[in-house]
Amino acid sequence: MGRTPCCDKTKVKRGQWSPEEDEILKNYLLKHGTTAGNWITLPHRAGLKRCGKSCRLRWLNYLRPDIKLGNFTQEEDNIICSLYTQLGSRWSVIASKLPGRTDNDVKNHWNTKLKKKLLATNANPTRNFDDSKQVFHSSSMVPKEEEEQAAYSPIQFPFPNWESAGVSSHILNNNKSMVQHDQKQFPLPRLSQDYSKISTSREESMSFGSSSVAMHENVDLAWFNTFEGFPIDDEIMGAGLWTHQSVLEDIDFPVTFS
DNA sequence: AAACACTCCAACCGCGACACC
DNA sequence: AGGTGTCGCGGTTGGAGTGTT
Repeated sequence: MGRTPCCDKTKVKRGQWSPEEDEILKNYLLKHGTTAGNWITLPHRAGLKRCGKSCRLRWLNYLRPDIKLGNFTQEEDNIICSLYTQLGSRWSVIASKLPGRTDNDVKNHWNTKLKKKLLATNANPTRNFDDSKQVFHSSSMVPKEEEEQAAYSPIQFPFPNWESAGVSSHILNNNKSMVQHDQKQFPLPRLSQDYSKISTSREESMSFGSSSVAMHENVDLAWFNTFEGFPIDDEIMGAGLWTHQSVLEDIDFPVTFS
């Protein structure tokens, strides 16, 4: 006894949607909306030989008017990496922070592009410091040959020097649980590595003068303050406590040394 | 030019959550 | 409380397109 299928697979069309089918579905939904009836009966009502789930997916991922097509921007990449660090593969939540992007879109982009970038970076963590400009980048383009050599390289937690940087233990513990959860699926994403690098480079950075040290501390505290006082799930799932801007304030390098 | 390898993304699938009866 | 129907999610796959040999 398996699960009852949502429709008779032998009587519905599958595979790529034709422009005609797109037109029928789009016209129907623009006229009647998505709330008049349910998705299961929609194909019949609209005159389509498709599974209701297929119609829903086609509408949500491709046809609805507010969809954003085209390449992901650097800003969007940063947000995805940051949220993946904290949430793991909760694509719908991540996508909700990117107007016009769908969970499928974000998931595909992660699997085909960002994951490889992060793997490459983890294999070579010093890659992202641009010595000529003394700038940290929040993500990097990695030459193909380096991507190919990339290997799994989990990061130790807690990062050295976090506690000495004045980070309270309960915040460290919160982050630890997030990182551990995440590493079941994937080695620690790059962004946290950047933060660890900033923290661990404290002594080294002294040579740049006191203002650079102050900047480092500000970056650390801005990052941890984001989490202090409320669990990440409440924060992300709650009533818009994270805005586009607040995410960027946390993650939007470059940080320039004085 | 052909064969093969690889990348990317649209679409499918199964499952858990939820609403309703 | 339990059964049923539907929705929404995340993992996976098929195949078109592109690159390489």
